[in-house]
Amino acid sequence: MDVRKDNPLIVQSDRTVLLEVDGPKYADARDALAVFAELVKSPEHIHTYRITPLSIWNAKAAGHSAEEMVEALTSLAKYPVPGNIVRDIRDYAARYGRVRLVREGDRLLLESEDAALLQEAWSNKAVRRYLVERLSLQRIEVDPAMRGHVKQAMIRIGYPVEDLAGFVDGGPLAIALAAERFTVRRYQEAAVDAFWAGGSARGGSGVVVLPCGAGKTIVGMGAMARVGRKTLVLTTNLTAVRQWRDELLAKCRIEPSDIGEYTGERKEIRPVTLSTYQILTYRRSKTETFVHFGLFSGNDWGLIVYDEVHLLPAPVFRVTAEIQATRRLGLTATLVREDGKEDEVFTLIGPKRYDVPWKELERQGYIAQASCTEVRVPLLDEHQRMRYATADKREKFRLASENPRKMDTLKRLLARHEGELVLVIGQYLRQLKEIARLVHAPLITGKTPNDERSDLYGKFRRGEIKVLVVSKVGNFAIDLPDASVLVQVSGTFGSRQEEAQRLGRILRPKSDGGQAHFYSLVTRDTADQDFAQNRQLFLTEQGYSYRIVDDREVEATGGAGA
DNA sequence: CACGACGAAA
DNA sequence: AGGAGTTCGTCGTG
Repeated sequence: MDVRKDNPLIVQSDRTVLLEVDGPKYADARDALAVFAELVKSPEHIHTYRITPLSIWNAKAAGHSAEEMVEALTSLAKYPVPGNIVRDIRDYAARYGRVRLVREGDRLLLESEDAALLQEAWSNKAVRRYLVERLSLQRIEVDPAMRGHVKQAMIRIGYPVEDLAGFVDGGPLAIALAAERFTVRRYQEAAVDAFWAGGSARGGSGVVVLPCGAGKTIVGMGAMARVGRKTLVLTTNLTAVRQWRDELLAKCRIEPSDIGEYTGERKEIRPVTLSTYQILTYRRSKTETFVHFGLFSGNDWGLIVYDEVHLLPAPVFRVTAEIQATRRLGLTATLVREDGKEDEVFTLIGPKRYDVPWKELERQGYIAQASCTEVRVPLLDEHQRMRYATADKREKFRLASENPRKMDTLKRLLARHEGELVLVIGQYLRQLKEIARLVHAPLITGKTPNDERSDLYGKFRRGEIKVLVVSKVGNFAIDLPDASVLVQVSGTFGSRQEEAQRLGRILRPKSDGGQAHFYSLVTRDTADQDFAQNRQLFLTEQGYSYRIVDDREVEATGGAGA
């Protein structure tokens, strides 16, 4: 057997790929895999990836060929790549584009050169509901109102439809990027190009993936300027609505009166309307319909921007299925959803059109270098261990998360980074209150009134406060100031997004070019440790490696330990 | 009418 | 699996 010992990959016939971490070709292999595989496990020495149909389709849609993927595997594999893997990659990659949705006059057609495949669609009950007439071996007429539904049904039987049916124009919008006021970065420009590429039929729907702080808003505004049509921007919260407004006014030439806000407070509809997912999913009671869905369909939008598309709630998917003739741009830092609805994003918003790895932006100096350290802390004492042993699963997680011994480690970390701006972030209020009391730092939770929050943010920004303790508000508060050190004392289940979001807090380039430090405090040999592993997956995929240290190694002064 | 407090929802 | 946070609309108060 042909064996190339110094290669880092082992490709297995069950579509998993093992990657050896301790070798010179690790980084190359990791970056190559990031294109079309998903990291599922990342212990110290060998990482496990999985090749999925969706990961291949997203790669294909973003412009990577099957041969490129196969070549990456064969050139980096230790042993010969199993034949079925090569076949699977070619087969799956070829599937995307084999069935297309096209428009002919006012009719919508599903077409393919593969008559057998169309036959399969025709005879499948779930797909057939949306089909009108079998026109020929290669063409089936589709109910135009069911454009989204037919795509959802098709991807469920394993065939992603390439949607070339085009878009409605939408009402006019006068907007241009004010290039004299700021510089559009190259990757931002490239992201807009990728969204728009392929002409009026293909260009105009899809997802752009960029790290936190990489300026996704600018990509959105670039797309709005390119399309030049009435735009609905959907965001996760009111602060984001305000931020979009501020950014639009600062970086675009646009009439301020052309920007409207459709929220709980105001119900304006203007050529650019900023709104939240919340208001769209609002209904008075469980049985009632969604009161504000009219915002979607009742206006001639030429573009809908989905900010943080990985958080898009299920009802918004449903209504999005109804407006497939409207151009759609999804913006996100990560395509992973903890609910596994990635294929809905692919189908209803669009495939991934563009992404930049975090490490690439680091190399270009747009984000700071960061060291990630997982500090393993033992349970306090015999009494604690007994309680842990007898607790049920969810109590176990809480006990481990709130391990009082973390306090001690935290104090040493704070001493170590004295003078730097430190955020302490966690999930349990009881734990955070205790921390705030012991280290004499202010605490911000959901209950903290807005003016008090901005007051504390201001003091922190000016350096009058060095340490700020924040609850989950820190996950989404986009106005939370940057810091150079973040200590995570507890986190949600195994949320990869949350970990990424939190690291993003310290990635703004430092004025002295210095490093950022991310610490995650984890109770050894407990549920806490297992969840921590899952949380780290996304960032490991992006090229971050976690140093694992024992809490006794953390010293209060610089040097050894971290 | 502006506001704050409150409960429901996802 | 559950805790915490957010948003919305309503209702009461000044």
